[in-house]
Amino acid sequence: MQVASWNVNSIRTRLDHVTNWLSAHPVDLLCLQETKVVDQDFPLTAFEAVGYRAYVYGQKAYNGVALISREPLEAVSMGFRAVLDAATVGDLDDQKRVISGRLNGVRIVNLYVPNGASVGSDKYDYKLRWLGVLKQYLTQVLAENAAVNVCGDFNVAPENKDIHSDKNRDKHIMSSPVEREALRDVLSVGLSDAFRKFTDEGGHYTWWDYRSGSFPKNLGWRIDHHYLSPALYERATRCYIDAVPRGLEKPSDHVPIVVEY
DNA sequence: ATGGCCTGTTACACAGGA
Repeated sequence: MQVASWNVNSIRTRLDHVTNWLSAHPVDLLCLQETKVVDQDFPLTAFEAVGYRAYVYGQKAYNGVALISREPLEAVSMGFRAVLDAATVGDLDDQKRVISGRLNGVRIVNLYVPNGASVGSDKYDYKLRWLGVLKQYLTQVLAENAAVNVCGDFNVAPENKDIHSDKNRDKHIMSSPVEREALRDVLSVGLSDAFRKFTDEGGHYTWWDYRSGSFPKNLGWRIDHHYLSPALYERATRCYIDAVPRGLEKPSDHVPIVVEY
């Protein structure tokens, strides 16, 4: 089984890129982030035309996640509230960033972690608070499912080798020590990085800034991830980044990352 | 480089991204 994750930065703007990619890479499930569209306007029929159905959880203009599957998913759920009580979730489901479903016995959780703007900002505090609730959510998910694949745009580069040379990394959003520690704390519930099972060296990225011609210079960041529960991590046979779509006309600034198990 | 560029908004500059 193959599962892909891709922050598309507007599904309507990127529709041809995504459907063409699915035709060339017929994965079982594609997890989308930053769809930026309300559910009633999601382009369902374009995915049906290439053999997929869509489960969507969107909002106007910002955020939004979706599961694009060839076969029907079981037990699809939206938001933290599907697992946690209302007092714990608070206002965090106002932004549509969490969707989950089960396929072939694997519980897949698709996330769009808040960006955080800049270190020390209100949005940074929101990101840390969101990651704290995510840990509680995943603790529950792992207690109820043996095979779990948590994927998406985490907006954190875990290690220095996941970033091109950047002398301000300790003060930079996505690489500051506090948010890296917050991510490690989330993963301590029992999740491992599928990409690092197969590839040790740096220089492999999933996001390149639109500005300054960063893609041709490979000045990127590895911020999109597949994290696996122990049983699934043992089973995993491959994890790769497909950087090709970043070189197309009007690309997303992120590219797909695929895991196979 | 509080720079560079992209997307959506009842837009005509702004918020948000990362």
